[in-house]
Amino acid sequence: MFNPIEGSVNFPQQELAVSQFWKEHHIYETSLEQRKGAPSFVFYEGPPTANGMPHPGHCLTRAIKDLFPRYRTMRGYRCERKAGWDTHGLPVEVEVCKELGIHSKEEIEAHGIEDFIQKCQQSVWRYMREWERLTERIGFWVDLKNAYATYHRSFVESVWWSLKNLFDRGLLYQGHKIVWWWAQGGTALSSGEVGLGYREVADPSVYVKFPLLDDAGNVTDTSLLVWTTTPWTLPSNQFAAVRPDLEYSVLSTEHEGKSEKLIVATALVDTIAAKTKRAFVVESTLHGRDLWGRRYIPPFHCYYKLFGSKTGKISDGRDVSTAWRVLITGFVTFDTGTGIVHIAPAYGEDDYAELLDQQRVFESGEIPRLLNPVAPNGKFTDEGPEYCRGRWVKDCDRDIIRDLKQRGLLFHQEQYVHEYPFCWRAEQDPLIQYPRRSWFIRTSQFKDEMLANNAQINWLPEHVKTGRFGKFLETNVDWALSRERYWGTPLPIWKCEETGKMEAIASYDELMAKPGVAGGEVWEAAKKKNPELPDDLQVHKPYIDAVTYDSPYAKGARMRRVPEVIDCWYDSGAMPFAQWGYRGEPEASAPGALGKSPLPNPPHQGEGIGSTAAQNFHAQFPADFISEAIDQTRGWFYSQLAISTLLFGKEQGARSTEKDSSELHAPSSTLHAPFPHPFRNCIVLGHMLGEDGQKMSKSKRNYREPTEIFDRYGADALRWYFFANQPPWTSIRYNEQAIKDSVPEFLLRLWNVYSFFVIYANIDGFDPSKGVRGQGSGVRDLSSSFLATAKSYRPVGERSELDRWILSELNRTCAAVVERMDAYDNFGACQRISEFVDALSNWYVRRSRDRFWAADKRAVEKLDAYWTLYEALVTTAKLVAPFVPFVAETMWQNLACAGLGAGGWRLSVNAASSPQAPFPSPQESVHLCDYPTGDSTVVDQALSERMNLVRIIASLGRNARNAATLKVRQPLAKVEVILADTKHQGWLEQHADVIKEELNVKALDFCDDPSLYVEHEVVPNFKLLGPKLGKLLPKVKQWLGQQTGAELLANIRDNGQIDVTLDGQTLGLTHDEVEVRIKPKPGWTSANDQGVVVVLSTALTPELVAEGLARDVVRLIQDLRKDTGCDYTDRIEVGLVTDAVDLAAAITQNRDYIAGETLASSVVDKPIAGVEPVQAKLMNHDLAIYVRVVK
RNA sequence: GGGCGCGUAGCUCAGUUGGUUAGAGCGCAGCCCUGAUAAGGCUGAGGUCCCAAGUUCGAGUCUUGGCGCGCCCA
Repeated sequence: MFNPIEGSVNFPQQELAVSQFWKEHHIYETSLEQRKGAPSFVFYEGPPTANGMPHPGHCLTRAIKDLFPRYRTMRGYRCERKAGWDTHGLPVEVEVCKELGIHSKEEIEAHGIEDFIQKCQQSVWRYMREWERLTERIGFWVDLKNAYATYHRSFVESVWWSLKNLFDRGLLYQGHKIVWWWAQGGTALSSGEVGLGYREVADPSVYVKFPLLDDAGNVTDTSLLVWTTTPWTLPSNQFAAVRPDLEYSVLSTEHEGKSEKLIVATALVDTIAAKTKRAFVVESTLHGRDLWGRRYIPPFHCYYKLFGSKTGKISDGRDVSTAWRVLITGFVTFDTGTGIVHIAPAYGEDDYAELLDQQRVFESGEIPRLLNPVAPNGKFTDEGPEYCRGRWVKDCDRDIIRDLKQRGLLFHQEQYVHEYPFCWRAEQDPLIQYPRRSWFIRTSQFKDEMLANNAQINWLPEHVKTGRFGKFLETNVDWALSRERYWGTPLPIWKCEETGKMEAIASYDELMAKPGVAGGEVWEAAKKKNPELPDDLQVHKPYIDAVTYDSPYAKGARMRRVPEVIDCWYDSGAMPFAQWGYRGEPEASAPGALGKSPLPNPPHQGEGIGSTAAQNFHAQFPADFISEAIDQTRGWFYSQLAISTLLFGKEQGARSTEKDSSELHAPSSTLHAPFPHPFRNCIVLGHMLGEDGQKMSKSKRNYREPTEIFDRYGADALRWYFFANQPPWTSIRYNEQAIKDSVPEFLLRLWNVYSFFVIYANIDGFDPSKGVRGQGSGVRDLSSSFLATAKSYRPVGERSELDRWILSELNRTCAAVVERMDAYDNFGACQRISEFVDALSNWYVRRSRDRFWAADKRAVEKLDAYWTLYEALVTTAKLVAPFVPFVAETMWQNLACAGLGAGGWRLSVNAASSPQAPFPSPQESVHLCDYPTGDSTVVDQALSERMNLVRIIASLGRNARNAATLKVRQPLAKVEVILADTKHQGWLEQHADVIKEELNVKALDFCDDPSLYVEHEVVPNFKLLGPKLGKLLPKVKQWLGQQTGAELLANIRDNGQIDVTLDGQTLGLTHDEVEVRIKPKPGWTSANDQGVVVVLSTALTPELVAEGLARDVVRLIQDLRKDTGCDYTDRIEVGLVTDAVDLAAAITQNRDYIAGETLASSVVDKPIAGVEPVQAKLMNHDLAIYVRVVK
């Protein structure tokens, strides 16, 4: 007996029960245990940050991350799924600042770094509960207990190990970088963070004159006209740049009575004239290169006084001034401005690159230096104009403009609306570009290696490989690693306070072993004060900063840590090894691994998979599968690839070229992995947008909280919507309706079939476990071979065509799904599953209902139907398990566990260990089963085609009925079918019953003379004839169109080919080279599709009408049975009373039929005593119906 | 400004190496079925496949150029 199914299914509620069951019975753990020794399928969890609430977009990532591991596990792999959390970085600091009501670095330091860091550590788990709940609720199986976190000591030390490796190989160096600087916060923002904060703003846009000097150094009457939207950068102007190949014009113009001359790009003269409403006269033209080396007076004199006369010797021996000179560059554009660019190297990346170039040009004498009159807090220093000092740069724009105007240097001023970045967390703070000293990793040296590794990765969609990701690698620049912040992995470099020489440290123990080490007591004291302090903080600021030791480079000097922490993207990219705390230890079995003696297992290892970090790492690298959204291209996808390539690729013999980096040490050990690319397959997900097509945003409320979705529709509905509606890389709009729809479209349809089975199997006492005596493989999975040991199980070959067909479809589907899923195509797989469930529901069950209703419980046909549907459902449960794990489990528990007599979930577990069990119990969970891969011996391709044809014919017949407004209850005399291709006609003739029944017709004829109803049309088979005939093809098509179809067909029949004569050429078209189409002649109630035409005979005889009436009566009685609450099996007495002669006759003629259909023991033509009749109307005749249940 | 992607029915999306009649679901309209029933099914209307040019016997599909949108980067 199966557990009866409640009237209306509540998926969300059911899912909670399933979730509970998995937890209580440790199904995930068992699924791993069961695959002990099996080949690994390696999955990496890209660490999310738990300091924000998860939204539907995260559901997609978590769903797809679950799908493939679940699938692979069922396919026989062992798939560890170690969870992880990204915990470092600015967002965490910003959250804490908000909490503390502070903003800037000064304020953080005033607050106290120690307390700040402790708060950061606490804050990273703020939303962990929500994340874990979401993870569990959506059915993402992942080991949360042994999750790695990037702030854990073992993780940090593993990162240190890798950085020391890079440092020792000269791959880590210090340089300058123009960064997007958040002055109020005192920090640089990563490009990703900058991208988050672009906003449209109106900035002042000024056209400023730079008066040119002549060779003797005297001021001329001609000025360069330059344009800028950041007036505050003008005091640090160092050069003006033009493009060499472009034409510039010398213009003369009148202004306030004075005439002046200006130089601008010729292409922009009209635009500027229109903008400024000034009349220009072109005096002369010249090329940009003619302006090379011309000196000018800068708009501000702060530095001019100091350096205005400084010169140096360049390579050709000339003396040129170090600043305020015209340069030639390529990056000048002509869409805005004047074609002459103001260069302030301190405040622009391109500008700074220009300065570096200039510095290289000088061979002796003075060289250009970087002019920067702005302090890191964004305020002018004493080097700036007097009225600007101590003021925020953007606030000075107005005064600077006024000053320029007063001095006659301002030519024009307006507002300019453009996109400008603001701090993404402090939205009122504009960012500025600003020079900072920074640590870099020499990734650009490894470009080719990274590209080679990239080539090994299977990207989905494919275009990422050479597109977004490949292009990004090709333009690789060195990774700016350091951050001048607090909450991050400290850069493990200690610097000699005397000599400036540096060395990298790979672990805390190594540090503490240094000679003369001191400062460890700061941590000890903190720990003593608060024993609850997590030990992980020992390797963080400020404690680690306190640790110093004797310098090996200068006697008496101390080594102190540099202040920076690192980019948290490095943490995430180091996760393949850092999640295990791996620090270069060799793994005995790993070939080619070098290194020091193994270190003890670091803390936070938990009960991971292996016994040592090295074993774990070697066993779990590289990943077979990862998946994240497209925004991770430059994030986690890149950081993993870059780090793996530098660390595990071939030695590059890279040498430092930076002057200030320390001496080279012997490189520490590295693993030369055969696959230095860290992942083999990567599904790049599209972004999920809000319902309005905008980015999902809390304030816009354009999406629903995940928990609400789960409560309303369930996790399976959401998962199915993700997997089955589009390929995963499509960016989709959050579409609640579509999530809702996935319930009736798929889940409910499957559920109804399952529910149908359970209802009737219980009525008939169908018990699949009865008589089953299986042993050996496949028993626990309830494989076909196991089921076949049951007494009542007939070999598939002996069953009806319908049974054979659905089992063929089932196995065909399994094979196709496996093929798709192995190619990481969940969308294709879902389509196949959908089609199968549709076939099962709308054809197999529909066509089998009679057998399930048959009175004889032991009829072989009936048992065949049960066995067939049972096997189909059990297999489908396994098939859909990775996709919709909850409903699959519910089905399995009832069909396999309860149904096999074990009496429920818990009991089935006990049965497994009980030696008395007649056969080993079924798998405790569907997720412990092997995935069905399809049995090709059960697949019958021809049957599949034929059944498809039957379905088409039935559909066309209904269409024809529809067109003639003849309802299906009205029987018709015959239906005629005309086939374009008669291949399957013989088979169809033998299976006329199905069609007759579907269409409620008395006879099915295949038309002898199709020309009565249809016309044949012969068209070329373009695919075959295209390459063969080329330009002749359209003529052949035309010619065929002009012939009579019947004649052409006769030709083929008689000669095996059609002879075509065109342009004096004769061609023979074979049967394959043409396609015969048919279309119905006008005036027929018919329908056609795919080479089939169905014609219905619409003539009605009195007998047919009577039968139709009888069916109506049955219909009414059935309704009454339901209304009176009859049980499915109740017998009734029926009385039918009518004055209408026709109706009475129809009832009399069909009395047996009516009785049979309605389970009536008697049908009489008089009232039944004591029963209230129900009055009905049929074809305008009154009918009184009396129904009484027979007790 | 550059790179990448997208643009197909009212909406959300498919569309396999180019093959001549472009599909699904929802929505809308009409109908059917009735012991899976607070389900199910059928049919219909609805398309300039963003625009233009090119390649080809043949283009939703390939190429180029526009237009629009998104993402990433300047």
